[in-house]
Amino acid sequence: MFQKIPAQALSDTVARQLLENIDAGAFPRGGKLPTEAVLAQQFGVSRTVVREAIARLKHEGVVEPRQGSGVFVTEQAGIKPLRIDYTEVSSPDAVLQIVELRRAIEAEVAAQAAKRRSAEDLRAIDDALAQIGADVAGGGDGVAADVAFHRALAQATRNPYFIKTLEFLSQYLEAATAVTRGNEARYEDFSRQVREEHEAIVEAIRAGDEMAARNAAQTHMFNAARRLSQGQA
Amino acid sequence: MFQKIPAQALSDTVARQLLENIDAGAFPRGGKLPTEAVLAQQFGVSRTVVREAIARLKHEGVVEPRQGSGVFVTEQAGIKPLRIDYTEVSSPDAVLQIVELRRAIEAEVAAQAAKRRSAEDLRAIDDALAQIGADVAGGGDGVAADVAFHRALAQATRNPYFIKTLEFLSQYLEAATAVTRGNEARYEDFSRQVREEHEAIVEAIRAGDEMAARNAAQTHMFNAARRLSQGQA
DNA sequence: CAAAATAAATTTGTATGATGACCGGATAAC
DNA sequence: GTTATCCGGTCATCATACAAATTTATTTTG
Repeated sequence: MFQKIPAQALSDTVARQLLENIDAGAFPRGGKLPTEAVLAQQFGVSRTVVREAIARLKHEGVVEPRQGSGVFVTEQAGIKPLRIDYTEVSSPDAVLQIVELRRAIEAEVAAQAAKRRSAEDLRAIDDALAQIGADVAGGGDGVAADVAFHRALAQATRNPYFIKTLEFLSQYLEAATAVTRGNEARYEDFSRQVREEHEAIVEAIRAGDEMAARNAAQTHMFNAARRLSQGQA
Repeated sequence: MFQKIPAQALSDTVARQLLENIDAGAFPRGGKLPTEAVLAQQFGVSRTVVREAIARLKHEGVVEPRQGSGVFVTEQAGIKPLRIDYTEVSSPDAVLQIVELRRAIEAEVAAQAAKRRSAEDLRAIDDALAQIGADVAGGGDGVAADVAFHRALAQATRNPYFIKTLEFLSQYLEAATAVTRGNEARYEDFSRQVREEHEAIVEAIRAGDEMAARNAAQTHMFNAARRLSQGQA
């Protein structure tokens, strides 16, 4: 059933083979894997290696070891998280592509925020916007406040996955954003333009104008991409 | 006496503490962690536990152990992948929220596809559309072909992150989609309506009409959400 | 002295055995 | 029949030992 291991990266190999067998349906969902001892014997490795492999699958959410009982295959065994290799993102092209993805989401966020925002949401958004101004006026770069602003928008949609996804994407964009904001030469212009774009979004949301909010957010992201290219050039 | 807290596994605790310390900057990027033996002593656990914790961090891409040398902190140590807990998604609300997120992306995908599609892309899209029809005519549910269709759209944008993200989201929607398609009573109506919506998207992309493509995709996703709710009711 | 070859020490990878904690079913006690 | 206890199986952790790879120190050699 299992093939012997070529002596290299043992735990990786075991984890991969186990995962393949699970995906192939060799072990039913909710079912129990062979015991560590049996797997170790079948793979021809020590229990240590098997345990490390299982620990990885556990962290991936594929299996769930229960002390005293056994190792069980979880129901969502196939689900894989979304990860982007950090090295890719050093390329300017990749950054722009990620901005493009973010634009799609920010536009929908603005539209849904316009539709669903409560008075409280609106107050939080206004506060965040004011904070950006305060930070920039105080000599800061306003990056943190900018993030908080967009987070407030996402919060108003009542959809937690918007927040999660945007936070995920901003991991890759933070460095790039810092570069842009650090461009001292055009800083004043940028700052004013960014503020106007932000205000346009907020006004549309305040008015509950879905379409206008979507357009304002798209414009903002489009310009953000342009600013990024210029800042990095 | 009182309820015992389900004692968290030691390796989990160690992994969490290590990650916190790395994020806090206690160990510089590219630097070396203390040896397994030292960590074991400092944490007051066995080397086995430390090794499992490190194995997890390694799989997360936070550290990179090198035999004979030590365990090094990788550059992208702060990056966290996007993962959605499968248990959340069992809730109908969560499914609709994910569809909402997908709608944002599909709309932008359609728009960018309209702008950038090559003749070859267009052919692939047409083929995928035809395949759906063939599958449904042959008695299949067409789910796989539907996925391929949307993938072909994403391919035409030349943006790999659209593809990645949609594939990630569809992991959570596949089960729900199957439920919808399995609704035999309304199957014929749904099938016709879905086909018309697909064709509207393709026609807009063929014409290179960005706005029309965006609207068609939004409509398609909006209706998909409605079909989902009805199918699950 | 300098450089290369060799040896030693360090560190991770793997193997092995033992013990404790926990679960599930079987058995015994009432 | 119900409850309590025991027992085998299993994972979690520990301790130790050795192998493999790397780094550092030492010796040899020209």
